[in-house]
Amino acid sequence: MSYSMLAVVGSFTYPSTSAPNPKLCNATLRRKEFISLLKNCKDANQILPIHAKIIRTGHDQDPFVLFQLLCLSSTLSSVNYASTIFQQVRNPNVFLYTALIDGFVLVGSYSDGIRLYYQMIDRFIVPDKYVITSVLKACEYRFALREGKEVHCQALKLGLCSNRSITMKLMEFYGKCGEFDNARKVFDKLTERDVVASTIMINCFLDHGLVKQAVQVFDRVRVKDTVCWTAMIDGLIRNGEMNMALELFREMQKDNVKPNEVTVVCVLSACSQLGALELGRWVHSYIGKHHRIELNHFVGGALINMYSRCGDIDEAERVFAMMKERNVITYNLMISGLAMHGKSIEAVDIFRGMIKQGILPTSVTFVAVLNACNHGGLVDLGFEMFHSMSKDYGIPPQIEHYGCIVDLLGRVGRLKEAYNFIQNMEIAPDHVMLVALLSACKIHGNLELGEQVARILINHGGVDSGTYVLLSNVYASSGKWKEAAQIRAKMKEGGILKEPGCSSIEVNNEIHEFLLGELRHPQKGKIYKKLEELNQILKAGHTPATDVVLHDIEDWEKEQALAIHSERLAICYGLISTKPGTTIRVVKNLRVCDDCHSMIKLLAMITGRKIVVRDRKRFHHFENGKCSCGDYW
DNA sequence: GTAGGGTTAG
Repeated sequence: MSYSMLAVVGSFTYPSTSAPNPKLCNATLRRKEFISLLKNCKDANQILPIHAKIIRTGHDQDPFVLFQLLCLSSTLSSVNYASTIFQQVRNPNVFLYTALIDGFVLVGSYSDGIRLYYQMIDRFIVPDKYVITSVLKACEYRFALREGKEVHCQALKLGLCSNRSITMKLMEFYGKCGEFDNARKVFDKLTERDVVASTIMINCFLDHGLVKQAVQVFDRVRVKDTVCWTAMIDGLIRNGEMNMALELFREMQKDNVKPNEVTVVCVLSACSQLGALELGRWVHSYIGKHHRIELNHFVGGALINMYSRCGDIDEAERVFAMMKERNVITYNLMISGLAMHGKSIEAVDIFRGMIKQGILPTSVTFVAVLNACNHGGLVDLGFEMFHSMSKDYGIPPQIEHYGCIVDLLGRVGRLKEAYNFIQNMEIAPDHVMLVALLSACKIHGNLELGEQVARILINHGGVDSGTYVLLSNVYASSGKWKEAAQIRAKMKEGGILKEPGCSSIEVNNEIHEFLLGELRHPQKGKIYKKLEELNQILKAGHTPATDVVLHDIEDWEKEQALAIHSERLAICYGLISTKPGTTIRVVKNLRVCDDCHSMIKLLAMITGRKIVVRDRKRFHHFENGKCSCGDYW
């Protein structure tokens, strides 16, 4: 036993809470007993006493015992501890190398894993299939193409390339590095191109947006299992192909393949992005009926997210209350959900409850809490939270947190303070923050500061279409048509296209999409009729806020252009296709304009309907002529 | 005598 080894043990405090294991008192513990002790160990606190005993009984160079010790300490405790143990081993074999490389991969120290592999090669230790797959994993995550190719060559020389695990990892490695030809070559060489290999190949393509190629491989799989279907559905969702993903989910069931926990989490994610509440509810009831899918962190979190983002915040809260175990992500999702819906006090209460439970917040938690303060105009509390994050939790504020404060001050009209806050920040402002301030300037009618911010924004470069539109609108709203036109010209010059407004509504399990000024719906006639009818009723009590459109055209023309904002079409379709009294839920890709906002308030009053609109930033609950955002968004 | 195929929420 070496002194340095004792130093390693000595650097860890003996946990007073864990009772001494009586087995350890037996001085004649043998290797097998050590191994089974290590294998059954579930608590990091138990590693240290076991390790101490291993050293005392002279088993500290036993490769079999060391292997278990390395595996355990890198998964339960820390890879640094495992690494220090490894350094004390006089002749580490391939097993020990594999265990430590795995440990490095687990914590994301991929380069260390690769370096360790090369050290092993330098010591003339012959790699086996296990260490090859481990180092390939490290190469894959590190995008270390050159090293991975070298490992591939070594595997070929050693005759290991017929091994299935290696070929699978090779495909994953080449796929992640974007070398589809190489991935494909490995795939094509397989004698058995089964569902597992195909799933990996499908993932390779979907990781890089190659949907067509993925579908081709998917279609050729004869017997698709749950994982294969799920990988395909998840990949489509990651590539923005929501409807295709949901279609596949239906097909999967027709094919009698049972969704598992992962499948429902993926499908719920699609629902939340689309605002497909009905389907989301169906998935929820499916989970309720099929007890093999439990309401764990993943499923619970996905449900909370889905209900929040589909506009049913009450149901999100019910799911949250039902969950037996919640982690920090569960809390983060619930807090952001409540914030999105303007339920600021409730969000802060959840945050406080989380702290009481002893769950440590992350930087994401603070973004959510600060957002909640924003939507409720809780300035003092917002500042309190902002200061608390670094003071009490050691989390340094990032650009998003600074942005929340700017938003917070902007909302209540403290524009100068917001501007000073930006100037005194330790980091450079990003364009999200400047846009937030510009938007506040527009809402509070401070054109002077608005122009100042606009100049900074333009000089900043990298401005997107939304910002240009906002800039142009700031000018247009004060009648400065020339400046507005200049912005539009700049937009054209830079080849920046205005992102087309798009709203969707779910009716009878189907998502109906409406684009700005374009109606290609089978019920087109009826929708226009409803639109006209409502326009007539509204005319009496509502003068359109025509300053929000880009063009300096005649008023009546402006009215026409406004009349067909996509959310209006979606709402009209909702009105004609659902029973009276049904809540109408619309999802929009951009932010709602002033005019539509005030029009929907009236519409909700006249029709006696609740109208819920999710825009790019938050939720608007329209009821009885009022909106939950308090007219600030 | 040491050890895995693919899918998971902010």
